[in-house]
Amino acid sequence: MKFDQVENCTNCNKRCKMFSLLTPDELKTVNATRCEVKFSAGETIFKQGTAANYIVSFYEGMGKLYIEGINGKELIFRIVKPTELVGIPSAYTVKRHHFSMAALVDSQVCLIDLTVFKSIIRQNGIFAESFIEDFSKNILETHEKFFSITQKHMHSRMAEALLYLSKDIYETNLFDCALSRQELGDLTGLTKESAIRILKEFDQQSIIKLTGNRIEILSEKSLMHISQIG
Amino acid sequence: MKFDQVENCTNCNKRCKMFSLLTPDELKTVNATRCEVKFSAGETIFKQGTAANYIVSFYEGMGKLYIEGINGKELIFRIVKPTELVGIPSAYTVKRHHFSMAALVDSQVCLIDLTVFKSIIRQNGIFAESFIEDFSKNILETHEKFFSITQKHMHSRMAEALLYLSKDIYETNLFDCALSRQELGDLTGLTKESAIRILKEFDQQSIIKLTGNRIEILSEKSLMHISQIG
DNA sequence: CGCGAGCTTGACGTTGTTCAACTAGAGTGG
DNA sequence: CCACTCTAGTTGAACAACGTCAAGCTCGCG
Repeated sequence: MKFDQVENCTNCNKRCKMFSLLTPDELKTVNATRCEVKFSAGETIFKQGTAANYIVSFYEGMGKLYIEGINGKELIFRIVKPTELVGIPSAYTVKRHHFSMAALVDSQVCLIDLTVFKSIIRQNGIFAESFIEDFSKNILETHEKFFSITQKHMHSRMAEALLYLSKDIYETNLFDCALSRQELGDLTGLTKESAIRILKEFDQQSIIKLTGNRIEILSEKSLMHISQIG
Repeated sequence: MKFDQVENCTNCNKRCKMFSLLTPDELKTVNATRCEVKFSAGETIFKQGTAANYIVSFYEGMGKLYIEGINGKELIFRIVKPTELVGIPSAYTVKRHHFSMAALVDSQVCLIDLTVFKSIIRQNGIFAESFIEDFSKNILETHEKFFSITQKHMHSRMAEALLYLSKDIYETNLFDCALSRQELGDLTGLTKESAIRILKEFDQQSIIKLTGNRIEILSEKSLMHISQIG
């Protein structure tokens, strides 16, 4: 973690798109209280249960949002990539984070003071609307993920997760997966053993090609089929 | 379903609390386009996949929000009771409902035109803020429910559901449950058979008392314990 | 009286977890 | 440079949790 103010919000090209809806004055206010922070791979960005005093503007790297369960189990419900605002629902309720965030690779974020953010939501309706849109989109995605984990079988879930990583996150068929086998399990609601077994099966069936953490999707079609049949 | 305009938004005592943050003019706009509708127990209020042109202000009765799965399975992720605004995330994204809503008992709602609602969000910051707060609260509750279904075992989930019904929904230890056994299964991510078996076990252990659809919580403490151990 | 929907029960099978053992690679200190 | 440890990954066998299927039950209703 290190401090390193390189930009000014007014002309920042790493900010979330919706910040372009702010007035110069509002951007100045944001700029005055914001705080740039770097996180190394593995570091916790915020922790479930702690006070939520900031909105996280995630602008470089990759992160995971996860719920920490009773017996040490984690459930990853979202992979975050640039650019995205994180931490809202907690901020607007009890002010305690209901989930944790950690960096999957070296990442950079901008912490925006919650009071400032809220006052801007109140005064700038267009921004509020855009924010709600974004928020809604994330929620529906999260719903779908949860639904899949509760209703589908192992193979479907893993297929879905692989498609998610390939299409939404890495946007390519061949990627070095930043998630460990354990984390792939956390993402699909499986144990790491089950995750490993299914990946191996997919590899043997030439649906994917596994080389350590490098994953190549060979047959997107098969994955889509598997993910749909439940 | 029948139309029956009994109130005017300005002095309506059944409206969601946050509507008191609107100006008289805004309330007039809402009033001009709203539409009161009654639904009988079992009726669908809106259906997954259909266009979302309204925000639902639920002001009487009880409803369920559920996702319809591939093989006819349903997952109930929230019970709605007065008063609550429903249908937002879908409204703000693809304009298609991502889940369905149905009445569990005879219910009444007010349909608010989406365009009107959005324009009010844009112009009234305090309302937008209050709305986001409410929204956030619901999301966190939904997260917790999903988490529980993905990570906990049958008994824990059922215990949790019973506590949810008793404390959050009916707010009493003795209630006539509007949900069928099948729906209790849908709420806990179990088959109706499993739901029945566990309810019976709880009954035999004198943790609850079952009389048809009437449920009495005898030992809240036991339920809390069961729900926590996973 | 008979019909049908929801409820209940038991036997059985599958899915996915648990546990334990083993491997490979990366860092660490002597 | 070689043990040593530590973590992540891998594998197989045993087991539990939960779903499926099929049958019978109950109760309200025409």
